Amino acid sequence: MTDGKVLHRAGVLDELRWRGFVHQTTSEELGGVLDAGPIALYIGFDPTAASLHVGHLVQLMALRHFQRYGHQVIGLVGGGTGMIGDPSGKSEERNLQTIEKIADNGQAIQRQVSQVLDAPENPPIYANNYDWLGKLSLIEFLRDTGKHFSVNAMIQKDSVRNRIERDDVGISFTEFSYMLLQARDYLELFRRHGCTLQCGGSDQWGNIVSGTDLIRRVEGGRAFGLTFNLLVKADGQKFGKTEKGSVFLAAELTSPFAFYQFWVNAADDDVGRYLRLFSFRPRAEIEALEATVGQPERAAQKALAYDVTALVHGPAAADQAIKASDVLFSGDIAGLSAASLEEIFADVPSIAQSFDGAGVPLVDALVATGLCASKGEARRQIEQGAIRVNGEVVARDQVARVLTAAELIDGTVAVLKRGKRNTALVRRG
RNA sequence: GGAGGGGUGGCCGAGCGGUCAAUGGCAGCAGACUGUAAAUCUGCCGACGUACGUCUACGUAGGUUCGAAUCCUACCCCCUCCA
Repeated sequence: MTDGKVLHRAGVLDELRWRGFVHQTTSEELGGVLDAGPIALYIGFDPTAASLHVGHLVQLMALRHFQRYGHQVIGLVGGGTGMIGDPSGKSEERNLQTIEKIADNGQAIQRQVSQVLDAPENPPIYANNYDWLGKLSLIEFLRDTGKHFSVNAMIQKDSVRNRIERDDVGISFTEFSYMLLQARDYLELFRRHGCTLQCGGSDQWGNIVSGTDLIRRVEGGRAFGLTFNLLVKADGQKFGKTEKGSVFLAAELTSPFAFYQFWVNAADDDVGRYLRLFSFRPRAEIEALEATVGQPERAAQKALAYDVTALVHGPAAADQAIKASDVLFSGDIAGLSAASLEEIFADVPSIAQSFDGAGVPLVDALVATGLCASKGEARRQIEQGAIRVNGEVVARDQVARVLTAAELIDGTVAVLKRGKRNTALVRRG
């Protein structure tokens, strides 16, 4: 986003369409309404985990596009709804989390949302539905909100029906009620901020429509819904997972380096779609990058990784990740000072190790850094020629090799690698 | 409540007294090839010891036996059919 005032302009929905966001809308007229003038819109994030993950980025990116086009975006943290549990897209009932946990998660998620959405030229509004849901009385809720919903209609919704039709799982009254709370949120934001559009993942359709219905019944208002496509990788696997688990936006859970690597490793078949969804580059530029897919430089993957890392962790962290990746995959460690190694590998796991006497057996160091799960595995990896110390492959018969103080770069640090992609530092300490 | 079937390593799934740390498949890890990709090929894939080995493991607890994942007993859990 450029600085200065953002003027409202037409064409957000078209842009979202070609970028591949749009799944369905509640009305054909939405595009016209968006073009006619700025509106307020919202997306909610329930704090059921300690961090958002890359899947949520689709929602955040969409909000940023609305901002760019001059609309007022509202980021809602679901402090109240998070305590209930959304059955949408879930095949079974979930355990409730403690109130403290949800409050903590809410704070973390709020930070992440603002990291992406805070734009001085068109600042977002933030809200937490605990503020109104938390003090809602049951009687009031049943009279004012519940009365407008038909159970007959509710049990037709996919999220509920999927659970009712299976006799092995079922659904609690608590989760069954979830859609009413989300509808109540939409009504609340409609009243407070004139919010007339709610967006969400395609599994949110039922909840969103419940909200537009409620607004119409209670206030006679016209409100819209827009859902986004669920992201699936070209090979059919879930997006956003690696062997090591979900890719989170929180730097403590997924380091900026690992985050960058996740995007660099995007498959050729996916990278074009990802660029459209996760970068703000204009169409022509994205199409030019897509034309390079298949070439060894992987310019598209690198552009994607840089853009997303810079958005989530800031440009400095993104530059750092590039530097670390270059050093790591070129294997060119020789010649670097300990200080620059420390800086480049700031994100890489490291251990402090005392080097009195003869040094440490390499096998122990591999286990201590987490590079290998056990000494047995460490030995096997050495036997397979998978281990490098300071860029040099450890010979297969050197299972008993000892890491000595003399090998430390500048006398302070050594770089250990397992295979091409796993690195750790051992520092003297 | 009655009848039957089953619980094996991350998952699926063989084994049904010794040759079983347990066939095979998937997943995973590494190597080669490449582009930090895909496909393919090769090796590894319980822990500890460089190896011979030791320990821990086949739902849980006992028992029979020189010896059990395999046989017996009790218990727990799951599934199918009948009420």
